[in-house]
Amino acid sequence: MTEQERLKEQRIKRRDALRELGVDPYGGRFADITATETLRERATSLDIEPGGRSEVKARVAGRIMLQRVMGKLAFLTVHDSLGKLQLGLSKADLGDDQWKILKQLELGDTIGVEGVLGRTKTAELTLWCNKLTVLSKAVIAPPEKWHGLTDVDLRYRRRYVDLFTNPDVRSVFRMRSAIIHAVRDYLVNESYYEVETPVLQPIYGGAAARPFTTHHNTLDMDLFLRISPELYLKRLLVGGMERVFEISRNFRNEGISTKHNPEFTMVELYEAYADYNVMMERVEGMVSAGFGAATKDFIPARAAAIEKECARLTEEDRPDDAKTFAEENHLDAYQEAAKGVTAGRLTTVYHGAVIDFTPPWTRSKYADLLREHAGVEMNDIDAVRKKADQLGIDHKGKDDAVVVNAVFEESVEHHLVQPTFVYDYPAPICPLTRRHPEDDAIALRFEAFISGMELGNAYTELNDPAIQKENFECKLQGEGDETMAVMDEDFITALEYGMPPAGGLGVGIDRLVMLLTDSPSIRDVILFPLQRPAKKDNPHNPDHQELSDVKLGKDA
RNA sequence: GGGGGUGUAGCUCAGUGGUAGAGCAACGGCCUUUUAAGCCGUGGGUCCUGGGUUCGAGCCCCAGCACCCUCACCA
Repeated sequence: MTEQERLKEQRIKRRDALRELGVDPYGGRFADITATETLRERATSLDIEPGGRSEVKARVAGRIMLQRVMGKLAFLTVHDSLGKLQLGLSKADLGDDQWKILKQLELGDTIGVEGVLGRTKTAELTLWCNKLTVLSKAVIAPPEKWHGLTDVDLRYRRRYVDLFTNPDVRSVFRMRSAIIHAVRDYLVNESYYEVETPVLQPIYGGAAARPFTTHHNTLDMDLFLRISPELYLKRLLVGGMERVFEISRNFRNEGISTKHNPEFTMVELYEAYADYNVMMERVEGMVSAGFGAATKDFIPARAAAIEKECARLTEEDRPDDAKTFAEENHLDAYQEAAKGVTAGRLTTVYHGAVIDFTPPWTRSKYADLLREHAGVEMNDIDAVRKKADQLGIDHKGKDDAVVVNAVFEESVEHHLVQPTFVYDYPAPICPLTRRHPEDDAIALRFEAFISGMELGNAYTELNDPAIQKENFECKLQGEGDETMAVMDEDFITALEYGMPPAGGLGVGIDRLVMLLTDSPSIRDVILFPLQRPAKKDNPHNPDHQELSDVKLGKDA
């Protein structure tokens, strides 16, 4: 028996011991509970003396995360959704029967208690309990109490453990929820309808990416998981739904990185009678809403938390550690951002840099940025190709516009740290975008960049069916085998019925959450990022097969 | 796919070619005001996997697997 199995055995014995005491180790409804955060607020007005108890009764439920037992008195620290609270349990208060139950409890168990609020000698807020209910017995021990779960692989594979041991992780996902709600509220307030369009699509389009393929058995039909909802949402514009948005899970069969997950969330919206300038305001509006819902409070709290830890280290006579901690956690940046927030600005920290989201964001022409950072004129293709050579970009046999954009990505994007709208892209790489009225080589498209990362992409939408058809038929060299230019006859038919002029926009929700929560990787803001299954859990893994065969052989 | 890194007890991590280590958790004991509780004692290992070098490998070499970082594709 391994150590792991032995530890589990011990816990199972305690679970069974609870049953022998007539206690259901998996509990049931536990009503009328108060959140520990609420109790903490209430206690501030109670003015309880150290060592004293109030008359205030409360019921609390949570997971035991710390435990200090001294003979006939125990202190347990339980965590609930937002906070934590110390519970005081004595044999005298509980009585012999309940004390026996307490003796079977350990770290990781979830309990409900009833008691009165008080403070210990050291003034720690404590719920002195007279009743104890077991709500869920943990038969696997939680991770080490000080460091929590830090193994990145395990954190993603067992996100549930990550969540209950690391409050900061819970906080990021609460912020994610708040940001999505704020984005939705903003759009609904602007008279947008929220819609849902197909995830399973017979023709994929709306972006340049390789799709996942699947099959419907009854119709005997191959289908693609959507890479974008764009072409369906535009059909709704034809249908007279003038302002629509979808919070869309998209699937792209591409590489995985700190900025890419094969399934990701995008908010995509279309507004009739608008153009890409209106879409810039929509980006500012959505980001401002998300900032207000999450980051506004996060920044000063984080600054204060870093300061507190530095003060603690300094007090422990470890000034060097305090200095290192401050640097690693970008204390200066957080303090500056917190000042900005106090002054009413939308300032945050990302990768150690202070980012200011306060609208209006900088608006820069694609061609101007190319001139500034690459030193070439966009329409001087010889100069652009020469620059590509300098940058080590392989551009042989590739279309001019593709090379221009490769040079742009290589030489410009990483300079765009503060929120910037880059507008007026080379037309050939924008098949779904309306052309500039005065220059056919330019498309009315912008991308929003922050911290060198593309956050969103928007167009004044192309609504001329003839040009759209041409664009579908024209294939650029150098864009890879799969491009967004996959012919969709029905979409052309829709445009032929007449689509109003419109602005359209997609904003990457995961990346927005990364920026608003200072998360370095997209996996930090996706609850269950895609991972290869652990070997022992994966029935398709050849090694697993071998193991099974060996086992069968033994048994036979 | 290329390059770099990591993989040792349930968790967090040390480990110098020669008997496998610490802290936390667990188990036994003491303990009614603890704050990562403390004190005394005990148990716990496929050192990622498979080869190789060596008298001897956690450590050196080769191959593989998983994860992280990075580059490429992509948003």
